[in-house]
Amino acid sequence: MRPTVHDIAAAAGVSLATVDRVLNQRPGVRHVTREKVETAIREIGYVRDVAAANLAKGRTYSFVFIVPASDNSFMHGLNAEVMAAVARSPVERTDIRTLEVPAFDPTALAAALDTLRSERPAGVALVATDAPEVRDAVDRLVQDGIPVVTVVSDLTGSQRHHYAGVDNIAAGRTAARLLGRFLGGAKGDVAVLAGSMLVRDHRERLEGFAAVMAEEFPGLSILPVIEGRDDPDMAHMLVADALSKRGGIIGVYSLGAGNRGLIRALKEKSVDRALTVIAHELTDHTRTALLDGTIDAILNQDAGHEVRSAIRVLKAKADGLSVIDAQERIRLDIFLKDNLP
Amino acid sequence: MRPTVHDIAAAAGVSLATVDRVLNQRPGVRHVTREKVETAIREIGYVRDVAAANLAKGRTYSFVFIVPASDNSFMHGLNAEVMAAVARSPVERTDIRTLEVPAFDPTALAAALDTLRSERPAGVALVATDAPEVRDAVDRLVQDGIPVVTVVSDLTGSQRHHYAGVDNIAAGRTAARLLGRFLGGAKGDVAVLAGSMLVRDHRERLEGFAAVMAEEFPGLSILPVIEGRDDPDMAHMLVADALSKRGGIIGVYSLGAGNRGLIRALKEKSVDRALTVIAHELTDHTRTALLDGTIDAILNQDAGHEVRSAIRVLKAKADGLSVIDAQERIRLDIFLKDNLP
DNA sequence: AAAAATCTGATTTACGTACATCAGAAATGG
DNA sequence: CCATTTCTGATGTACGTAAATCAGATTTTT
Repeated sequence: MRPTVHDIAAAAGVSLATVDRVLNQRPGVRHVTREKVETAIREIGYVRDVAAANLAKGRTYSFVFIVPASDNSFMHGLNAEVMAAVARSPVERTDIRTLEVPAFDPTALAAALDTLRSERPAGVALVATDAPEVRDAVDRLVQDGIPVVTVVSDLTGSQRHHYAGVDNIAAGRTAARLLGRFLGGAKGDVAVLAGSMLVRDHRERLEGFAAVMAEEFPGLSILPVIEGRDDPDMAHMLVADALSKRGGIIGVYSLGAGNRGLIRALKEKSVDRALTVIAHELTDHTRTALLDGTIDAILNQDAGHEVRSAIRVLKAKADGLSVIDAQERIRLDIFLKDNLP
Repeated sequence: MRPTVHDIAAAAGVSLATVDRVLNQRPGVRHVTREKVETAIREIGYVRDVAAANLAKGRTYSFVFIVPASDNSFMHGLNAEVMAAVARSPVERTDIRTLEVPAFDPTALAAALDTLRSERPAGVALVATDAPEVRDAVDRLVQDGIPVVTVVSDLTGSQRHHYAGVDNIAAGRTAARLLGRFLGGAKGDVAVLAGSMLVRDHRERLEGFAAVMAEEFPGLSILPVIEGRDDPDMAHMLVADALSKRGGIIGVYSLGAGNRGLIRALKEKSVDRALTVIAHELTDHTRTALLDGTIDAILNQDAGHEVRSAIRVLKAKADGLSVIDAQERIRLDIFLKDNLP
């Protein structure tokens, strides 16, 4: 049987009340007594029964999810996953609230974070826009003792407790190798479509992509990045323009969202050229395009996993528990026609 | 606040004891009363607090993991993950025991399963050898009301509650497409190394591989399958033999374990030919080979995820709860040089 | 209609922890 | 050395559910 608080009390030769004071760092215990209890805890290997503790506390974790108000499939999917978590929340003793802020707007995000300080939620998850003011706002929350995790896109140099998202440099590198190898030894231009260089995930993907391209596929040259702000219409216009102006494009890497527009542009041009295309994020649109051959591979991060991981980590931090690192590593999914879920 | 048993009692106009009888399907409740209570439960949306219930029951789930005694890195890794779960088990109210049985031996596996019937564990997880006697033994356990999940390799036509492993047909298809595209339009032979056609996962990978090869890469022809029984030495001998005898081999697909031997054979031949190689299972050996260029891509299933998923599912089944399907889907990882964890 | 069987209600204890209260002990101050 | 402060023990209640007991109410059987 697992040891309980009673066992600690017996082992340390003190009363239950004293054990409780030590365990919950309440005042009123002499230093020597405290040490005696702590030794006993270590020796018999006591681990607090979190379920019983939460039951006794009547605790519910109140978490806040901050998501960007972006009109693309990926963010809709992320929102849906957060909502699914909200639906499950009563069972899991959590009370999750979402907060929408304008996309790519550091000031609005920082303001939202500061508002939360007074609320003192049990944890905050956010899709970060990588800017100093956001970082500072996050650090203030952390200073207040509120667990913070970033989701999808990380925050440079901040004190956030955890990042629930993929390694975007690796994602960019992987995209480059796939594109390079799929193209065999062909020479030509590669177009890159991004959302915005303001978010760290897009910057990192480009960085990784460019590195491998330069190292290993010197026959391919990257054209200046197209920033479509994750907006389908904007992406469509810019990509169509690039394709008609530059005849040497043989490959496309779409590292952000707004792929609906990209796909439309590709289909319009498909009569006159064959392109190898790697895109990010599996949505209804990209899935169809993968199946019909418009896209050759999709790199994906599972938003559901990210949301659930973020919640697990927030819970663990709120309880002062450790997390299983391997379990919380968000993996980069590579989808070809054949292994779609 | 979440409704409790007291709320049901009040809503249905019965006593707590009656609610308890209904909830835990104990006898002693008239049909009409039972329905009244069930209606109340539905109407106020009561969900049993599993944590409190387990606390009250003092329940610990005793699970058994049956793993094959195979001397290859993948099975060692699987074993290590099970051991890690065992180490965590007291915290999670589980009591996990492992049972080793000879690999590829349906009779031994069936016998082990039958032994468990008398023990009545709260759940059983096994790496299945796909044979009728194993299926029947599993079905007997299921008939006894014991939750059973297969891990890594599934069991055809059985009543097992869940399969915690990848879609192996999709894995084979993915391997074929990667190999075909990496080879550009080249023509030649492809060698396939398997463990044994007795396990369903290997059969399915081959099936998927062959299908895509035939459909999409007619220039590549598959040589007769080499069965290395997941044994490094045997694999080394057979592959070395094939490479020296057949001069037309330009690609290799290793769909089982025992890659240590494969890699050795490949390195011995690497002076005279360039091969494109796709292998399964990320281990120290395959990782090194991927990084040094001996292997071009690794398809992997995360043994840790499979073990944790199996435990979550067993727990849920034991509690009569539903599982989050998307969370329990085991994904096929594709690793290139650039996205190794 | 009486006896037996079946159902239902009321009440209590337990699980492991949190938290509060109150009394008594030990340490510290003057 | 007494008064005060600080520590410690004993005890009880609560969280939501499980499970047991016993008494009383219905229904069914004879």
